[in-house]
Amino acid sequence: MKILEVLPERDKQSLSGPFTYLYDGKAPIGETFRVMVPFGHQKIMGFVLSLREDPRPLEEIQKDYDRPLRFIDRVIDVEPLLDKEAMDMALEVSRYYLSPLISVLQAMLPKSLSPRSSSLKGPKIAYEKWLELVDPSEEGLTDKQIELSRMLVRLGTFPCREAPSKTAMENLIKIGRARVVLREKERLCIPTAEREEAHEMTPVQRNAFEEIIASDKDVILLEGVTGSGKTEVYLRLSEVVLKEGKNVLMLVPEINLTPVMVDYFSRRFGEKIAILHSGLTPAQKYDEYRRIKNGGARIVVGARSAVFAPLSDIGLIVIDEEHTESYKADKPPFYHAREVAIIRGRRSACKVILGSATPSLETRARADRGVYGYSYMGQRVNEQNLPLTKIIDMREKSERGSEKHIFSKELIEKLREKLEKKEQAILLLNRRGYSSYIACANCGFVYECPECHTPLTYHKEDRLLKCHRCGFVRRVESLCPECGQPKMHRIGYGTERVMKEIGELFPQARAVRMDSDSAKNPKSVYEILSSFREHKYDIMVGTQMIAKGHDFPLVTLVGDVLADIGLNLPTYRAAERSFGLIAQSVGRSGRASKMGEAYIQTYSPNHYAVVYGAKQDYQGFYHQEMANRKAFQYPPYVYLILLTFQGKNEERTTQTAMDMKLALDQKGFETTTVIGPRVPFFSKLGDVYRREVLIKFKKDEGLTDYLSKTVPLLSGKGGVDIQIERDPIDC
DNA sequence: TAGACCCAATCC
DNA sequence: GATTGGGTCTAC
Repeated sequence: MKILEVLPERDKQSLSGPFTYLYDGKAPIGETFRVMVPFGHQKIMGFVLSLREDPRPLEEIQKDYDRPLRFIDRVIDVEPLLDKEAMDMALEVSRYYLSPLISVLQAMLPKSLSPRSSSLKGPKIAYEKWLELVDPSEEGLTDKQIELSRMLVRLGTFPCREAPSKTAMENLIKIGRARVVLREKERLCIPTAEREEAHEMTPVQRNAFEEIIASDKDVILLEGVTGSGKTEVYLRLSEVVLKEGKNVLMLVPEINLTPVMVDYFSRRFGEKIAILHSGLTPAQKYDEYRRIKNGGARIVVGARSAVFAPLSDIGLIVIDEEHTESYKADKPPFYHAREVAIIRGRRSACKVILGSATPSLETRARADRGVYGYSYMGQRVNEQNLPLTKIIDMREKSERGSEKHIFSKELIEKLREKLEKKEQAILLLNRRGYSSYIACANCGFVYECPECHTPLTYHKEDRLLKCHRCGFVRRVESLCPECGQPKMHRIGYGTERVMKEIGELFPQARAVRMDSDSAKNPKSVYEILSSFREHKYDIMVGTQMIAKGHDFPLVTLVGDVLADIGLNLPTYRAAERSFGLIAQSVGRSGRASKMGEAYIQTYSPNHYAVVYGAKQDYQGFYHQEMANRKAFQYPPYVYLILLTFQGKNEERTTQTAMDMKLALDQKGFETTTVIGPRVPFFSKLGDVYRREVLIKFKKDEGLTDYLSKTVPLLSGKGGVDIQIERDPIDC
């Protein structure tokens, strides 16, 4: 009889511990196999954590347990899903993030292999028929058959569908000169570029490269101003690692940036790269996952989830634009790819390079303290000057140009000038839709999302109100649903509105909008960006999507339409986000020979995030923001753990949160402060009330141990669920 | 008083 | 997360 310790597929703190099952079947089984198990009144998927053989009769075994053990229903896998290395990493990630191990495993594995019931419906391996040579003799063959036979001699094997003649092929098979074999078919087509020799590194690049090679630190921050050519350094480091026979994991912040990076690596190393990100279909992801696992790729490029790629012998991990918030998962286990990369780097004893022009404060502070190595690239490759920037105080009536107060006189004038000179402009506004919300001027009614209880954004394109959080959609009525008056007004504005204003001010200009509404998939993003680059448009209006990484040689003007958006959001990172967005967008201007200009419109012209952002002065911003973080005790001065309590009963939800806070206070951890219970930004989702407790700590004096023991016991009691998020970024 | 509806406990 | 069973509410 085998005794199995099984993790149930449910991602709940209260179900995070293993459940014990019995198995005495014939099918082979082992650690990291998936099994179907009876669970209460259901059949669910389970993951075998460990197992042991017990020779005693069932009745004897049963005596060791205080409830009757049940038999598993069936074994799903025929081989282990994970090797020891991967499993150990999953365990470490789960421990660090105080998150159920099952949720880490679910994040690591592609749909078809994931420990969840829905994986049974995931894609299977696709096969394709290939023709293989058995006997090269040409005796008695027709000319067509000889052609085919020689083709096989030359190529060894090729897909049957590529055979020039179907009948010749069938006959060759019939007489035993060739045969058909099934081969796995890959459903992702990755273009391999022509190999190109590397050009000389600039002195700045060479210096960074050498510093990193010589460094004795495992994690190194590579800080380089925009356009300093960090990618070349990544490539050179990869070259060294690949020559040593090791493999490279390259992470990029968004899916849209993978093709460019794949292209760089492919050209430099002339070999097939593997890609992993959430934009692939489940089938493509599955194929790539298996190819990497089988050693079919030495370089993996991907977004957040690629940090779990089943790549062995890793010699280098690069996180490009390490400050980017999309590296942080917004659902359990809430992992940050950068931190997982560091964990993984330590386990693989390889260097981890964190690249950025504007490092996250956490990273930069660690570099300052010598925890991480540090290398700085302060000069752009082609030695261009930084753009001329101007902050426009929109509080001044005299500055406002159009009646609607969206554009200042100066920005309108500049746009006109650029249009005349046939140069391009980018207008950034980090808000989608037409107006921020719709309110009744008579009674103050505002359309809200019934699910999230936040104002709905009006989209004129489809004349609908949309919730930007959950996607809820509804129609607009001309009369107020509350008081019946025809006084509904649109308040605030978004990218759609900017497009409309541009159309009115410059009817002759060709403008294009780029946000997640107008560019729904990576392909349309690419199309818009490349047609803009080819000057098929004069002006591009967009959200933060356009501020990142892209190079547009003809752009000489960037207008930040309203830099205040995001500045007052209720998160300790508001300033860092705003600074980054402003600095990045400014950096889009004047990338080629022409001098760039940037205009930043704001109602907070003296805010340090705006002032330093406009100057792209990271140093200045860093020092000021560090002072603030210290004063208000936020990272990197403390670590954060956010506990979210959710329940249908408001009182009990608050009570559970309060109990938790008191229990934590009672423990008397010296460097730990517990804030709350407080009402989160999304105070109620659907019919679920939410409360949160924020824990700040400098040293882990048993806090995480305590939480990982207590929360699973407490969670679910009284209908209140507890969620743990380590290193939250939205609070 | 049956059935609808809600809620919290349980899952090995 | 899904199911269940016990509690209460409700309509006849």
